Amino acid sequence: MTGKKRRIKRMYDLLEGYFGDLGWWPARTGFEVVVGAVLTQNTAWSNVEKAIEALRRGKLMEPRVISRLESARLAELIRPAGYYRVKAERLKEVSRFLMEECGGKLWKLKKKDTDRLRARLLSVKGIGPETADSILVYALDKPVFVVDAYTKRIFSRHGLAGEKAPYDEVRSLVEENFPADTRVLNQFHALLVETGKRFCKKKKGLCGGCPLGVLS
DNA sequence: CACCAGGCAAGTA
DNA sequence: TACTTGCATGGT
Repeated sequence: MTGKKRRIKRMYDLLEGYFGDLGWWPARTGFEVVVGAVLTQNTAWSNVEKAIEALRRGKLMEPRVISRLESARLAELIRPAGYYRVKAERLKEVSRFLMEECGGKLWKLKKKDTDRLRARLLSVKGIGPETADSILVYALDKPVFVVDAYTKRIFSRHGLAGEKAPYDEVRSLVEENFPADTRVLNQFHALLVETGKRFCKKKKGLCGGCPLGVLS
């Protein structure tokens, strides 16, 4: 069972050797991480960028502003990100949450307890486990591991988890077999997503050129 | 043309 | 608890 520990570390080392330090989550502020995390739900990042750019141009990238913005107007601005009516409400929900929780100052949340913060985030409509964990690690520097579709695909493909393993199972697998270090967990998720985008597009089997090759 | 993308909530059995 | 469906744009 602890063979997995070494295999996970080997996976990390191979990916880091290939990609180097990704210094991930392209965002200018903590709040932009939150917005991006919601907008990228089941959506290509290239589409999210257009929506984020529209909000920047309108000088709207602040919790207080978004929380009060008219839904129809917000929806039009984020249209390229898809599911735009649903996501407009989600952005308002999380912005209201942030105003209430810390007056819109995300840095104030950094010293709060991770597990309780996670539970509070999950109680916001539109914030599920992946979105919550993305916010925790990329906006608040918390040592959590983000599981996404690529992570599940790659882990399952390499026999580290079941094909339909639930979110929290994969999450604990890594968190219990990897250092609780924000920087490294941040990097690991980034590496897996970049690997997925580049080498794991196919529905089945291992993919040519992948730095992971066939892990033993 | 079909399929996919850095999910989530709500409904049903 | 474990499926199923709606949500929508833009790229390959």
